[in-house]
Amino acid sequence: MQQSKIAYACQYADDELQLLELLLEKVRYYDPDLLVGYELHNSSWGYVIERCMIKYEINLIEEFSRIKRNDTAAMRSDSWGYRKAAIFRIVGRHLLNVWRIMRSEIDLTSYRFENIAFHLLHTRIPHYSYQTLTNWYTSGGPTLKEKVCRYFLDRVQKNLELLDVSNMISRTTESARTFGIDFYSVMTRGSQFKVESMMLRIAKPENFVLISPSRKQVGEMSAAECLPLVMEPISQFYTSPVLVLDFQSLYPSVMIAYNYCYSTCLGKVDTTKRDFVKKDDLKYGMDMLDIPSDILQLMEKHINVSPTGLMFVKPSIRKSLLAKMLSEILDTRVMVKRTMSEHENDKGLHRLLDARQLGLKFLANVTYGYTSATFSGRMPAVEIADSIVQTGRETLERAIEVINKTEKWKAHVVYGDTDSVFVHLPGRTRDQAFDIGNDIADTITRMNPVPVKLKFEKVYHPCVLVTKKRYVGYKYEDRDWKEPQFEAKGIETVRRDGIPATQKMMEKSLRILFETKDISQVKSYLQDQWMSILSSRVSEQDFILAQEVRLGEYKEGYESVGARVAMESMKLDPRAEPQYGDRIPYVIVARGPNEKLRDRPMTPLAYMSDRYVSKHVVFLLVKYFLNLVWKSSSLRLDSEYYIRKQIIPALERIFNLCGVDVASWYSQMPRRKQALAYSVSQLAEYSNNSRTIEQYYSSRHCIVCRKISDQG
DNA sequence: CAAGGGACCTAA
DNA sequence: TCAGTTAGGTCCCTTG
Repeated sequence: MQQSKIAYACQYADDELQLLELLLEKVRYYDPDLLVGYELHNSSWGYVIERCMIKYEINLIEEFSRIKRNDTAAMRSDSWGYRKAAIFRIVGRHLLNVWRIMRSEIDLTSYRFENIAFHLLHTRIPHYSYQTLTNWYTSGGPTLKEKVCRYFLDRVQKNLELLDVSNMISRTTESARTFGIDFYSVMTRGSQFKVESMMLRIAKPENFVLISPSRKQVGEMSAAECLPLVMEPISQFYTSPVLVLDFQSLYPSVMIAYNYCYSTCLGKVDTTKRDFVKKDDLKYGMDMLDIPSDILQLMEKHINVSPTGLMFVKPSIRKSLLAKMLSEILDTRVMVKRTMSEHENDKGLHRLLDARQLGLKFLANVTYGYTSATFSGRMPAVEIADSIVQTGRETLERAIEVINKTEKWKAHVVYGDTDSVFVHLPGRTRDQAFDIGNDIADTITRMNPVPVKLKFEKVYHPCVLVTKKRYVGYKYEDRDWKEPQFEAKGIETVRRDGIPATQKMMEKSLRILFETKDISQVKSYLQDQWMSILSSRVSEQDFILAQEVRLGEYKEGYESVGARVAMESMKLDPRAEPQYGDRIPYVIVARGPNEKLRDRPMTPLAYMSDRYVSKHVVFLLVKYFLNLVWKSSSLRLDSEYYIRKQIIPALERIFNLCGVDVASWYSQMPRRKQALAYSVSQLAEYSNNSRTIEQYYSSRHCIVCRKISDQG
């Protein structure tokens, strides 16, 4: 669409009431299925609805509805909607809460509209406070008034673009088709609902009925006893290739291969006597399972016994419901993926098929979860879940043993988690590694029943295994790869509870380590960076922390720092209440020596406006003179905190494995130099006005329009 | 100062 | 009324 060329048909309203009537008229005229807003409670539709209710006592929820009802309460308190969707519903139309959709789509440190737009649409858009917009609209000239309109128009348009690029609508409709449920349920209901819907379709033709235990019965079920295998990694810096192999869809494969299902279970076997154990051990899901011995005798040749001692009939007697469903899902997925590769050029079709295969993948993955959902489950069966986990565990353990024991590979398993193995090949080249990797994958796959398959995923060369679930390396997926890809799991570079500075410094120093294997280069890089931080030659944006906040879920006195920041802001403006699950940014400022951390956060905006008082250089000069007097009261980021508590510990966890002490690198930095660096920065800040003004310019210029902005 | 609990976030 | 799971690492704060 050519946005700039769109001619908007304008209609004018004399007053607010008329404007609202126009809005209502539009909704009725176009009769949309979806009403979209970036944030539905405090702004957009929610705001209009609330405003209309309070000022004119018109219930817009009812007016927007496709069906007239008499009993609609205006805004019910609805904690489920508050957490999952919208706190109000409009009959006949779906409300899309864009930020909440995006929150579940992509991992970002902030879900402000501008940030989402930047990451998905790759454009920078400005943000103006309501105060500024109001000023422009009420006391500005026609140009400013137009600017306000265009500002909002642009945002409305961008909301739709966000839905478009994320492919959200078509993915949701495709999932609805795949699962056999309606559009809104795909977005708001959990995975159990989806599994059930799919399962019922297959159960019906076989005349199966799903049992529905009560909450109480579910609560009385036994607890799970089996755990997946998580190896303690051999933590070190590996300069030789490390192979990564994992079992593809391990749990679904196990369910298919061994016919594990509600419909095929024959109860527990006494492993010593191959006979029934006592009755109180026959607990099976919510019920007891007691198959008469004579029937069992008949079946003897057709039974698989799981590692936990549960008996299941073989597929030759009855193919399990779950296996049918899962093999259908996996086969269809393979088919869809093949069709996808045949239609690379048809972008629309390609996207649609991709959406379909993602839906199938999702379903395959959550089916195991359904059997083990003991907290909120509607039909869990711990015994089956345990069988799956234990079989998976033993499959992995067998693989590890074979890999370690096969002489020709001279391989050593150094880590494994649930369904993956990391194999160290000391002294081998990357090329050799690819040969061995393929050989291992084939060998292990042949050892296991169809469709269990060990897939050779990638080679890390080099890499660092830090702890369980935390590792990082240069990845090669194919022997032809000329350049590796930096890949990290679990460490600070992929976490959102630290600061961007840590992420950047860690990635950079790891890259230096991987490329040069020279610790001294890492050292000088880090000392450089620390010096920059101490002398404030860094962007303050890299020091913003952010946390997800769920007000109303905290124990008294245990509010997280983010929650405290949010609560402070709410004291000034009740409408600043964060949405449930929104991420709250803050910075840590230097205060007195014994101030607790949780008493030192500030919102970035408050921090910035304290530092940069006004938008005119003249005022800045005034501020400069004031600073001569009040210098000590000026805020500054707590560099010591950031370096000692955020940056160094993260680096230490990795580089201590290489035998160095990162903390000492920092304390080794000449103190005098440190002090000097600091005082130079103070000097620059307070007594060299050209530098201060330059600073002001660099951070105050609006990135979009190049004009000085009045926002932080 | 160590231990333990709460809160966050991630891997699988 | 609406709800997949467990394992694991880390930080901060309180308590003994």
